[in-house]
Amino acid sequence: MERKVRVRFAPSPTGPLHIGGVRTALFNYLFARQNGGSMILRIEDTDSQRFVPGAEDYINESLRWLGIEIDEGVREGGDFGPYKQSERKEIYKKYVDQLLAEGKAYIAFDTPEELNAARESQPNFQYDASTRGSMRNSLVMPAEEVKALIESGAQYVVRFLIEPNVDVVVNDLIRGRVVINSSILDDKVLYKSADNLPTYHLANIVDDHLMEVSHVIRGEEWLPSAPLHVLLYQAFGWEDTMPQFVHLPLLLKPVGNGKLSKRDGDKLGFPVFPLEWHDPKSGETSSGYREQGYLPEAVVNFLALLGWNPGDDTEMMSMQELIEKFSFAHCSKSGAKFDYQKGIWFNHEYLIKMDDTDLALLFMPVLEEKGYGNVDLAYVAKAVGMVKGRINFVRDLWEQGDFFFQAPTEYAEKDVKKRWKEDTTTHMKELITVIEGIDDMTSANAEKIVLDWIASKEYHMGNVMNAFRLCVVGACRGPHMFDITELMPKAEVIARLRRAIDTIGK
RNA sequence: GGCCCAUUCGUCUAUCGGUUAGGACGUCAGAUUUUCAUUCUGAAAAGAGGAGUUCGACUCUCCUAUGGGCUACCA
Repeated sequence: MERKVRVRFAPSPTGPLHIGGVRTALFNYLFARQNGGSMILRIEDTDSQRFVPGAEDYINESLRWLGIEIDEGVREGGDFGPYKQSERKEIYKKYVDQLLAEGKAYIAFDTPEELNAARESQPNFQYDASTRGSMRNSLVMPAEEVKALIESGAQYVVRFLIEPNVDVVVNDLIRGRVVINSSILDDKVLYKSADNLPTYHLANIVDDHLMEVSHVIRGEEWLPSAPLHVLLYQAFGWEDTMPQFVHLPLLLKPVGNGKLSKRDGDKLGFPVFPLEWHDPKSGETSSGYREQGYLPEAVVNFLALLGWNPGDDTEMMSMQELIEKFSFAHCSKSGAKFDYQKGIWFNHEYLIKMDDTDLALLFMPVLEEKGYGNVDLAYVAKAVGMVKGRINFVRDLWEQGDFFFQAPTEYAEKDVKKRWKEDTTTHMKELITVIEGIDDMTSANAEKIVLDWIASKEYHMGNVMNAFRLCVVGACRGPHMFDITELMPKAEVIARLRRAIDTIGK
């Protein structure tokens, strides 16, 4: 009974990968890695109407950015290809024909208009055992007529024949045993006439079987069609190797009702897509986690905890730790409101943990943009190290530490009013002399000398120090004063004092 | 409307019959500080309602309510 673990993430290229889809991919990946199994990426492009160019590349790039590695797929190759459904047409055709030949499926000629009419005239119309007898299909029409219609080029679909009143059991690894009566299922279209391609349901079962998928891990929206899928496995005689089903709870809107959508991100100011996306049709741009300055590790950690927990209070986990701890037993059953505030917090935590030089490297593009792209990396690293505790995103580094790179051009009015007293100009002039006399600008040393000077003159320390800060930073903010002056060239500190005296103390 | 799934602090969640119902985010209050932050400490904050089962129910069963999903020739 021990099967090799093989899971698949099977998005359809109809647009950018939604963050909920990312979560599904992540859980698949964690489970695969934990069990030494394979992670398959299958492109489900059987909806030719909704196909969006660029979406497939987007999916690949998103997963790559997040560190979700694919073992088999369109790009990666593998022994079970092709991994794109539009390239598997003949395969599906063969299996549909098999079902047809065995009388487990039938041909239906009803047009969309006829179906709509039926739905309107009958409130709860469903194409099933109770209605199929009065529709236009191969079950009720003489064989010659069916043949003639097909030969004349009439459009038709293939429908799955579902026996009524059979209890279908779906064993879900998260939800347990779910029993659904087959009577509520309709005779699903297996093969579409519009684009001559199978529907999701058929392609999905055939591919999962042929690709030897052991666990189908997908969103809860698939739970209602799971019994149909079970019935399909039975129709093909594949019950013995039918995959285990796992339906993950959905990601819901942070506020209000319903599942998370693109609009929520726009409204509340957080991305719902991993990467920035430019819609080729509308020309619209949607923000992405990557471009907003999130670290992939933070996004992964945050997402993992939406609908799953390690069973204890641990929150900060690397991909490796997630792989080790993951289990369906600790997946929750109910939908999770998307707590983007916590996502921000995770980013904050990961930024703090990050090595200063690595962080500086991430900050360099911002510096370049501001015109300070040629600043020494070691200097940037030290500056970044001093302010990283107070940021949520890499870009915040600029507003927290801009003074490390450029002298203040103006001084915060409120702080000037509060801290620049009558004799401050005199104090600052004296301070210049004191600093000029310091040979070793190391934080502790400079602090001792300056503080001794303030004490000996019996000046008000708060006023002197804040004025000093005002001169160097431009406002009463920032890290420890003498850490700043240790990093900056002494001449620069003095220049800033002079300029401030000229500007404020005139 | 029909069917399915779910229901612990505002949010994410722990608890798998016996706990002062724990943690985290967010919020608020203190502390530290030469500034702004960070940080630290603390506080407020929950078992949807009703019946059962049981010595005992957040935990098991049923009903109701609420939330979510599905109900296409979309996935």
